[in-house]
Amino acid sequence: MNDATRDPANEAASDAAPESRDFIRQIVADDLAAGRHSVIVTRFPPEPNGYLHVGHAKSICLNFGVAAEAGGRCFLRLDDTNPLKEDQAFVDAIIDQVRWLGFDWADRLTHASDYFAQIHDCAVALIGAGKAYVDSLTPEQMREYRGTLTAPGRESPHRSRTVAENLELFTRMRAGAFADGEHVLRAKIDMAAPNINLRDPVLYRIRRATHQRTGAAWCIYPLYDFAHTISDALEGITHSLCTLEFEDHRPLYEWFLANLQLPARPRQIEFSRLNLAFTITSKRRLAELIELQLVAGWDDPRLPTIAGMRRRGYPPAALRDFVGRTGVTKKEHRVQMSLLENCVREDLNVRASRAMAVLNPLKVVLTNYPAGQTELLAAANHPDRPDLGERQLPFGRELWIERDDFMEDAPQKFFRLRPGGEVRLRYGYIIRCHDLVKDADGRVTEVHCTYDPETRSGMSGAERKVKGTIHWVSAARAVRAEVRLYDRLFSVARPDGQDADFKTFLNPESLRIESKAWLELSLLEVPPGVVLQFERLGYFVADRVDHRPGQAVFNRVVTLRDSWAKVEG
RNA sequence: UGGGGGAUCGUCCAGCGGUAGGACAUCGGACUCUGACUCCGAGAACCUAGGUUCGAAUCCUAGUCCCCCAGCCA
Repeated sequence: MNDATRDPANEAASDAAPESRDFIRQIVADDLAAGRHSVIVTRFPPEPNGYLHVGHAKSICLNFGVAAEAGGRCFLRLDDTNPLKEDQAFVDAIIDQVRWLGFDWADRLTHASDYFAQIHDCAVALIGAGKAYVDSLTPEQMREYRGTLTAPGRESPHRSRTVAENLELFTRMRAGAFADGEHVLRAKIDMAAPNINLRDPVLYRIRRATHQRTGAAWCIYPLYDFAHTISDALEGITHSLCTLEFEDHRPLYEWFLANLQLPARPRQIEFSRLNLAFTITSKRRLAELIELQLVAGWDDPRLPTIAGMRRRGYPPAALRDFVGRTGVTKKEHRVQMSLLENCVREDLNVRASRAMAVLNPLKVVLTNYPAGQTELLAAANHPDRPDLGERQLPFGRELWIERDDFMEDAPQKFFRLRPGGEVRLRYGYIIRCHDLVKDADGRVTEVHCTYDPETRSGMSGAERKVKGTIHWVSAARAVRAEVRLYDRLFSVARPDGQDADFKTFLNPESLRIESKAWLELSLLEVPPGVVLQFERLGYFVADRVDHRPGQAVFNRVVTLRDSWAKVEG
């Protein structure tokens, strides 16, 4: 059986390169052609303060992809400069998920914290050059001094401290002589700069916190702009790819490069982040859903987290395909879920074995089938792939069919089972309904049919044209299962950016559980993580957390395309 | 009112002065022992106004609309 959620590492590298190059790949190609670089080096720099989501998947595919296509290198660098928010558990999860997505960083797993000493040296150098100073304003004062979007800021009274004073103060900051927040180190740039990032940005703050990697070695930690630029340069990054919101940080990035002695001069290029309709990707909001237990955790199959999509049964190749199809531009966008689902179906259609399962069972009794008789019917595991083999389906007098596949008062276009009507049982016989059994409420509890013994699949009688074919499971020999039917998490395309709180748009039907489903007998020992197509229903994955032999739990990955649903409305 | 970005079918992406094209979605049709898959077909877009040019989505000018920035977060 094929486990579609597992993938050999670096399969990603063999994905076909896009036929038309996006603007970043054009820049890279130009740089190579012009001889500005001989080797391309990129990096994916997540902060370990949460799980990766589909937006990160884009960045991962871009950074690793660009490097691989150019025969270069890509670093996986954990940007761990804020010990208050970060956690080793997130580091582990990130590593696991990047690998699952299909990428390999060889020995290039790094951390911003690996460079704390060098970053500190850079700070000292800046102080020595009179380009950084220790400030002692409170956060409130600093905000006030910063000015506004339209008004210039004012210089801090501490801005004129001498190099010697600053050096001494910074040394004592580092030595733990001060309380958190008492001082900061700031770059001395321009308090009147129209770009607020240039109004003497903070380089270091005091934080008496245990860092998950460096422990208590430091009580001062560098901020993003400073640490990130230096890390990039130290790793010899040629193209530092990031999202649009960092666009106006680029002048600061370049200021650091121009004012520090660094081994490389990376170029920052920004692209728009991947937004998906009917979901959210803000880490803060994802964390909120988890905190409030509105979802089951970071790997809840409804979440657009990589862990969630993996548990949902999305194959990594489909995710990569999806990311590739959404392109790389600077235009803000919101991609439709249907594109993702199409990629998932396209991949799974080729790879997933077929099986039969009845989610909402209705009993069928074949009144002319001898009681006690059973037989085995051969069924192909894939309609287009004989290499996947076939299996034997137990068949008998009593069967389960899908309740939706029977309709007492059916419209003309309904070509499944109806009173007096005929339907073909997949891989089995043609049956005709002649009677119904109802309970006190008038609900159909049993459908009585006759089967035509000449019409078993493979027999000449089976040639007869019957409009409908339905799936079924032997009532005597079936496997009980819980099947979780997932739908979009939110009921509106843009849950964020609305007037109301995003949580008010949660889709109450994002999870429906069918606890009395029946699976065909061959599914008795499916290992977790395996994706199958339940014929006529969709793709389903054996849940990697709750599924075990004897207690089958399947998640619906995605439905099959259903043109009947459209007719029906 | 400051600075930085962005506007092409419903959605996403191409276009790089020479017939606006692809994918997803939608709507028809063919095929079908999965109302799946596959195949065939259709409709569908250049933010606005000027200008340059034989010719403009592309170049110029002026607008309009949208996004980001005032953390000791990243």
